[in-house]
Amino acid sequence: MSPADNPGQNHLLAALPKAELAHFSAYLELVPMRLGQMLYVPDEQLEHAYFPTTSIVSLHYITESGATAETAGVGNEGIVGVSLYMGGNSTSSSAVVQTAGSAFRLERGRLLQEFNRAGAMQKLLLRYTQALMTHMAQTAVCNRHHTVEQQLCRWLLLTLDRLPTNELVMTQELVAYMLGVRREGITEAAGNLQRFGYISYRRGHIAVLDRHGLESHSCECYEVVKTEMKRLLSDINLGQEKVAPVQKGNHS
Amino acid sequence: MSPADNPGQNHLLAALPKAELAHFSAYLELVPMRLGQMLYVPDEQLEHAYFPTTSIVSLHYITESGATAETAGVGNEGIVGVSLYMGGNSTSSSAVVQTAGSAFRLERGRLLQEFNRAGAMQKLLLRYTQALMTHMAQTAVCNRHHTVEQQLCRWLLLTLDRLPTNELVMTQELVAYMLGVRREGITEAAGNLQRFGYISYRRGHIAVLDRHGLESHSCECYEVVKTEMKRLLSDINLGQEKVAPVQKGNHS
DNA sequence: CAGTGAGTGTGCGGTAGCGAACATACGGGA
DNA sequence: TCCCGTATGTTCGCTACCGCACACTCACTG
Repeated sequence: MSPADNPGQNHLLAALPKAELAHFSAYLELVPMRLGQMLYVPDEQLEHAYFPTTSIVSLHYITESGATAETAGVGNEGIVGVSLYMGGNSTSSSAVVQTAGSAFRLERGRLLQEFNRAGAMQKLLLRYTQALMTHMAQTAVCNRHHTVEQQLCRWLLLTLDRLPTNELVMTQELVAYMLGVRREGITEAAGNLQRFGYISYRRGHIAVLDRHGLESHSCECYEVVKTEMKRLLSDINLGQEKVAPVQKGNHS
Repeated sequence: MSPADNPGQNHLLAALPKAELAHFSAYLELVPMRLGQMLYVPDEQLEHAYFPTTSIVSLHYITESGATAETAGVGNEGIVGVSLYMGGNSTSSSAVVQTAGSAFRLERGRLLQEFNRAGAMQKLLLRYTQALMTHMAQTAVCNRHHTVEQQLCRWLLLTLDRLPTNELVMTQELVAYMLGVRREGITEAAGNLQRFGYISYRRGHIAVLDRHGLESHSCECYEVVKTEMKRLLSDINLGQEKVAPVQKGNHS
């Protein structure tokens, strides 16, 4: 948790007009996100939504036989807990911290209150949800048609976009868990990518050296998800001035 | 298009309080849905939302190389055109009529007007969207981990739930297109299911004989999607009396 | 009621990914 | 600095699915 943590680090919060953010910024609680922490489990009532700043959260489903598959990831571009305002209050999937860091937490009631004002916050959250659906749909397609190597490229790129550095703290075992494939499959794919000079890794650390290389090696899915996220959240007209993207201290 | 077509055949419309439905029922336009008809194509502005009654619509993505994969299906339980009220107005996927029949069509503007009243319609549409996300997420998982035979069972069951009869008018080629697998794969799987006595088929027609058989042969994904859809849309408290589920003629 | 085209059955080699077992070596902690 | 746990590398047989090719046959059309 860096001392510079502030709501502006989360793109959704940053996109809000200052006046709207002020409605609830006092209730935003900065919390540490520990690697492996379960934010919610299937069918359990959610009590908080999370706006990641430096952390990344993986949404995934665990089958009866114990197999896993990530359906989407959430970083500083989004919010964890969509079902709070969509009305379900729970989902059939789990949310687990994939990259340690921080997030701002907001109580269910406060979130709903702000959502129901039908202002910029609502507009923004619905747009984000639409982007998340695109992500999920593309994951389905990718799982059907693309190789593990292509999927690894996609996943690395999506993760990288949410981090300030070019290095992921992540074992191959964990990556395999996310993608829902064997660890050996990741070892092989990562070995190839390293041979190409796109990445370099040592125990538990993966550094991206050649972004363009990864992009050219990835399937189209990365580009589709990224483009759609940008389209939905950048062209948005929320009315007024926004909170500065970087700012010292937080509003509480 | 049967003479008995009425808004109550669509579960979303049926769940609305009469007073709310009256706001826009005059603008609901009953339209025929022809097999193969494209309701929308990627990145194109949508002008209408569709509430299927007897038709089924498949949401799918077509890759650069021409491969396809269904991400979710929509029948009389839902609405086609979620991105209208979510704010994007378009998606990266296509929507195509998988089973011919009818649907009620509503203009973009009218839908938004009703959505923005922040009444039962909004609540209902958001809940449905949440259910649709579950469907997409489960499709992603299913594509990763389950066999073609299991997926065929899931798909048959989900389709059957939206039809009044136990017979699908559908070639194996088309099913393969939906699931994003080879036609031969469907031939083999369908042959097995027929041998088990679960289904019987002749050119372009598939009849389900033993629902429980299919369920036991399917992966868990069917049950997850169905249960979540039920949870999200049945427990919902919309306030007032609802439109009768079956009713003669429509409100226009 | 014959002809034909679309829908279905089947077989082939090839490959990606699985599951299991085991070898190797890095690198943080004592 | 050594040690050991954990991360990574490698192999093997196996299976599901792919892509292609081609045979068969049902059910509409004329």
